Amino acid sequence: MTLQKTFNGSASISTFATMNSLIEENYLKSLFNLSGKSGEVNVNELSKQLEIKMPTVTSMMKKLAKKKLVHYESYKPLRLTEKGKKQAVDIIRKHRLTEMFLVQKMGIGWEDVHHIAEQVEHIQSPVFFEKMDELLGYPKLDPHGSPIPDKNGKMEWKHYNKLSECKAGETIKLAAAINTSVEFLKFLNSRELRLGLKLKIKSIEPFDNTMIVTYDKRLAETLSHTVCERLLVEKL
Amino acid sequence: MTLQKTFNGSASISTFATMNSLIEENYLKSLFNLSGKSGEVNVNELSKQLEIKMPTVTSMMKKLAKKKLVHYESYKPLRLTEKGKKQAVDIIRKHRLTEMFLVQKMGIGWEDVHHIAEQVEHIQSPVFFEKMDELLGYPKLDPHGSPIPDKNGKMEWKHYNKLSECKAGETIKLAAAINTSVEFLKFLNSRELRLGLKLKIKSIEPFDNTMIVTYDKRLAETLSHTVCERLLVEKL
DNA sequence: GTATAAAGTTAGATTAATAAAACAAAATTA
DNA sequence: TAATTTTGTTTTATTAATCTAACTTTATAC
Repeated sequence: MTLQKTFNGSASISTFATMNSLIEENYLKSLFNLSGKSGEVNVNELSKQLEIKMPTVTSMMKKLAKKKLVHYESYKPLRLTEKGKKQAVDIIRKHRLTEMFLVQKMGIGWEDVHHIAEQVEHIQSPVFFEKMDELLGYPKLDPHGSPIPDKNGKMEWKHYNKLSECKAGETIKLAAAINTSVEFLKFLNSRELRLGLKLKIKSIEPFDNTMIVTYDKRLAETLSHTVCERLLVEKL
Repeated sequence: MTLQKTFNGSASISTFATMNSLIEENYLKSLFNLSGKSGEVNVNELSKQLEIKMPTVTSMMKKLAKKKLVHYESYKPLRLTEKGKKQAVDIIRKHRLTEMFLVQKMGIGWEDVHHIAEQVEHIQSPVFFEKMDELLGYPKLDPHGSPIPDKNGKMEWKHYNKLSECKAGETIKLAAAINTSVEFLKFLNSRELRLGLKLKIKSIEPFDNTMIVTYDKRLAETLSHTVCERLLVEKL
């Protein structure tokens, strides 16, 4: 138990030994998001992701290494420790739960929730997020189809295919959107493309890989390769 | 329009010229809360409220003065400018709306919401708070009986009496709790004392001003002077 | 109306997060 | 494999928010 200040300056007792700064949390989150199968992340990648210069990243990695949150050795790739991974996953859990809550319980558009969740994810209050989880009925996926880790940090990534890798004639179901920028999500809205939607691939332009698809009452919608690269689907 | 970083480091366009730091926001909020009728606040008071030493406060006041958020003159009391007051009221609006949302829509106890609202109040997203307001049906009061400013910053303070100033024999309705610490609210919970509750003052101990009151099925509940000082009531 | 106390300011130091410049190691390419 | 580019680190500097110590102004008390 440590004594710490709340934001309004009144003293309060906290059971959290680790009051991570918002800044540290963002480093952890990016590290997690950049770790592929190997779990390795380069300083350069992280620097670009966070838009923070490499020397700053290096020094922060040393700091996080002291806290046993990352494995750091000069000139070697970065890796989160188990402790670091746990904290990162918790932030991602809070982010995705929030997105789901904003869409499902507050009626905010899926294109607007990321920006809000980026802020809410740093709130320190287990009760708050447990209540969200409960009210949502313990959802497994967020509004963009990404898995929500459970309280123990477990999350199931189903194996999806990129729409761009499907063939003409196939019928598929939209499962998730990758790299969910406001513009992309607004584009999907404008074509009434939503998760769970079934669509059929009528043809593929060999020249530029543009797809012609049908769904609902839309008989020939054109989707660029860029769009198809960003959509994950389930084959039916 | 200014270009700024979001918390995850991705660039985004913001329409807010003024991205106040959380720290500045806390100074503004405390300044507002400490301004009585005169609107004047001493550096010393502010320093104590925020648990920040006076020299730090002085230098922050100079900074806020440059931003036209406070009127500052050496050795004179501090006053918020209209601009500063507006920003402070907006933070208070966000705080109280959040408390109401947490209680009404998320089922979190009124003793737990302050701590969460202290964090949520700093979130930058008009949409988020407008949705809260709408879902709550544009409430005028928060769960502790404090008025919620509307979008234009207007708030109505009804005139309430302190319970401690009432006389034996009077029947009153609990209207608001002042200085809402977790301990105090838990105490109220333990006695089933809640806002809106009608109670009758049976007698007052002249020695220590303790009150004996009745309400619901409780026929003789004792309330210390300290408690009665912290409860605002409406006379019936 | 001095003397003392309280409140407020100034000056100097510290810490965290950042960047620029210079340097070192590793990877790529010719 | 030597030259070049890319990546990563070290050193030095800056900014924001904080503090302590020393000093000044205003308020209070005798």
